[in-house]
Amino acid sequence: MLIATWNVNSIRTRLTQVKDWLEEVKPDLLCLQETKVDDPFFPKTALEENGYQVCFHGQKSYNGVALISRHPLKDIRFGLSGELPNDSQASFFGEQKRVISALVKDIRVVNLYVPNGSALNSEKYTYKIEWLQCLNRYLNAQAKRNEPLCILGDFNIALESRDIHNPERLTGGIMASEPERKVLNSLLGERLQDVFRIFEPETNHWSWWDYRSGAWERDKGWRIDHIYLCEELLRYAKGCEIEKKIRGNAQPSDHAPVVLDLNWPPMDEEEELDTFIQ
DNA sequence: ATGTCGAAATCGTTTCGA
Repeated sequence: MLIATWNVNSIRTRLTQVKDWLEEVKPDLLCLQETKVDDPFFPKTALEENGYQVCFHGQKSYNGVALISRHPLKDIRFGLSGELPNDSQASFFGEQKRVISALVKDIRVVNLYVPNGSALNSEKYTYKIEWLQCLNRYLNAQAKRNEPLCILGDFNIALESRDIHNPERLTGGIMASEPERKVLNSLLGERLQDVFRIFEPETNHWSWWDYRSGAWERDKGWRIDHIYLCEELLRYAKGCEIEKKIRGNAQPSDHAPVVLDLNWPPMDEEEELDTFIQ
């Protein structure tokens, strides 16, 4: 089972690229961020033509998330208040459309577009920190459901030096500052692990390259798009890769897709043995 | 080197966010 995340920076502008990529890779689930479109204008039919069902939670110009799935999407939830009902803080953060979640093959998938924060001295940075604290409460509430959990998306945070091309210069700045790293690490806790790092310990693996300053041509990127798995799911992970070549498309998004290969639903022992023998 | 994108309004150029 392939589960992917991709910040497309406008679904309408990237529609052909998304459809081509679905055709090429055939992921079971594609989680999109920055769709930048109000729900009535989401290109639903165009994606259904590829054999997918879709659900989305968007707004004009900014933000917006969507799930594109070959399997039934069950118990779809929108925003942080989807898990924290009648919660004024969650409702406040729900004004920006950044969270959509569903059960896919019994996995609770939570697709996130974490606020960028703009700059350390910006009100948007405060918003980012408080949004993450609210996400922490959301995940605490979610934990009570006892569903196998996968949270993924554009986190707008590089957690470690190996996740940025120039840690000496960039550490401490936006997307690499101590407070945002601390709050993300704290909400992940012991319950969620960055599956990419199970397979790839080295630096120089990026998921985002700024449009500016020739960042792509010079390979000056950041790894800010993440897939986190709960302990129960982690043992079924077969691989996790960044589709770097997609950033090289004509008129690309500034992000590349990240794809998790999960052996799910788990094979029984007999099947596993058969596969091993082959 | 805040150098480029995408979207919307202030509309055919400027602004905001990233």
